[in-house]
Amino acid sequence: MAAPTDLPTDARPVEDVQDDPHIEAFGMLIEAHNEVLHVTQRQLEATSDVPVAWLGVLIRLARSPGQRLRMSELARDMTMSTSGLTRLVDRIEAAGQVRREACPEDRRGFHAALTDEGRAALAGALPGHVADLERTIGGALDADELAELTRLLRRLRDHVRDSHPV
Amino acid sequence: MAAPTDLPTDARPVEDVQDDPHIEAFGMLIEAHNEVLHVTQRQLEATSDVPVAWLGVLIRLARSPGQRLRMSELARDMTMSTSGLTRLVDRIEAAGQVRREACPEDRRGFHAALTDEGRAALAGALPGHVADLERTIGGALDADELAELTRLLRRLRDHVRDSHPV
DNA sequence: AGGTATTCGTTGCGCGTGCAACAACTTCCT
DNA sequence: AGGAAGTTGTTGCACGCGCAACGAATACCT
Repeated sequence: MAAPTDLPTDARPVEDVQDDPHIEAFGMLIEAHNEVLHVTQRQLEATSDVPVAWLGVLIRLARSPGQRLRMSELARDMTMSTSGLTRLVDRIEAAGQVRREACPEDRRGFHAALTDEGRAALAGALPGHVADLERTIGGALDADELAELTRLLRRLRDHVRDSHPV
Repeated sequence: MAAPTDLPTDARPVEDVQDDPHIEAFGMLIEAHNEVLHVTQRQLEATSDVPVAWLGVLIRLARSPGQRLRMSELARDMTMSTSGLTRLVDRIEAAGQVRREACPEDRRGFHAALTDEGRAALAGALPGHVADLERTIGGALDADELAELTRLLRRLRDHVRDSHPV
């Protein structure tokens, strides 16, 4: 009686695979991601009017040399399609927090550049966001576990990235 | 010269927070999730016609007693809204892989129940999916790391869940 | 040089999702 | 019993994203 059901035994073979460690890890990755993202989203829109996705863009720009990034590079960093990023930057630009600037050495390309308004928005939203994450993530994991989690996720991400080049 | 930029120093304070370990972990969670999900999606639709989300539903139903689950419970397990789940089940039901059944002891409720066709679809898609995940995830992490990742993610998920009850 | 292939960013389109509002039903309270 | 409050699942609506196709510019190749 491996499984307590009252169903025909030819429905059983699937069950052998269901608790495969990879399936389990995959599920946890999705569930943890959704859970964390949803509450973070909510918390953030309670204390600020900057959506999480915008914050992702602003943070990446802020930490880049010249506080600007090529559109395509930003898309890769954000793990999203270039078309998705185009609209995202459209919205942030409409809010004045980012500016598109022609790329000097490649006339096809554009830089997304942080504006003063963007820096202000970031400075206004970031502390609250960090505090939220400290409660949400830091409340579940101690410093060592957090570091280990980050290491494993980065490893996973990198492996997928270079075994499936764009 | 903590940061190699040529910008006014009043843009600096943000940088102090940007490499906060929680921000970093949050970023990795999102990036690893997107990366893994996207390639898995692609691989799956190459060898099967079952979308990943469907597989999530089928797997959860298959491992549940009676191979059926209340809609609301399924929504919670899937980390999605009940309205999102309604449409998702609509689609899977239209494909004949799931059947809605009235709930005997609560006339508001419904069970989503796996059909034979659903079991067949699952049996057809699961082996390939597991093989994909073995290459994608197993290629990046050994068995111990995988177990540790799963443990940390589950912990994170659970903490978020019960510190933010529905 | 000149043509082909590739890359960059944008657009039309469709799809899947969450939110708010709703009707049907249950639970609780007095 | 009977009414208020909560729960369950569905719908209208809008939003954000990916895919495919496109024009523009660059890289390659002979």
